[in-house]
Amino acid sequence: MIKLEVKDFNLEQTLECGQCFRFKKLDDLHYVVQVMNQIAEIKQIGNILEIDDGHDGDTFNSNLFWSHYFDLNTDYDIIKKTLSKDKILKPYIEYGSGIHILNQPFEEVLISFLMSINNNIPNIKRCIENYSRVFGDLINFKGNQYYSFPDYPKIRPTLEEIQNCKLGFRAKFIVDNLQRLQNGYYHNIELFTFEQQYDILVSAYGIGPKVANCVLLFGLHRVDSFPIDVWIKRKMQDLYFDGQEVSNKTIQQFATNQFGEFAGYAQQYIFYKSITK
DNA sequence: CGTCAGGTAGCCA
DNA sequence: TGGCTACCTGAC
Repeated sequence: MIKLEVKDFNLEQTLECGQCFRFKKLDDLHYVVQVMNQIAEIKQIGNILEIDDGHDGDTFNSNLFWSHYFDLNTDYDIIKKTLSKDKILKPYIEYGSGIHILNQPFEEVLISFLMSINNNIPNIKRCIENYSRVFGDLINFKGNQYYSFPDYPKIRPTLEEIQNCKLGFRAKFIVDNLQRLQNGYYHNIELFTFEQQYDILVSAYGIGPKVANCVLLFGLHRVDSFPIDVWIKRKMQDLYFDGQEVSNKTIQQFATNQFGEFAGYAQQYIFYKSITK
């Protein structure tokens, strides 16, 4: 068990703001969180994060891993102060003031958000569970059984096997992108520019503007990307366009101008309040 | 039953 | 570009 000191951080907000799917609430402020083959029971007491990931006695650097995952070394005070100059956004920042943008593994984000296409959150979670149960490794943790997120070099599922995970029409997208992961299509993607990364993503089968921006924001930590889904579209229209119907392109350009390098954070603040209130 | 859910591909003008 | 529709699946 390790303890990490946190600032401008709220575990519940960070997990529930829609950026990740593999967590389960045990009780108030007490969660089980999974990342690839890692699992931890985590609870926040004030500004202390208590993390039990079962690594006592081995060489795994829990401190480094979870500090990075929860993005604890970024100064969110500056981000919030800068974005709060926008008075329309300010109440959204206050409402989700403990949100951090996680540093999630690329492949987990890629596959998870392909599963999110025209889907709802409970079913997205179920899709990921099915996929992990079929292709992942069994993990015994604190008396319960879990499954790791499948590691792409190790698995080469067929379309039929993927379809057994109840992924519906998304199965063909998953198969195609698993092949891309295996054949090096995404190799070193983290080294490219934002525009290059975007082009690589939207050129892949099943990835459009929304999923590409989610992968950029959550899987490549491009915090200037601004994914537009139906919720964000409605909310942006209400907040900044007098309720008028405008195109995604218009919203995209507006977000870049208005929020700049912090557009991704703005998106999360708006999204979190929109889905919880 | 129909509709809808954190979109995208395919097709058409 | 922009508009349209089908799409797996599960929940109302």
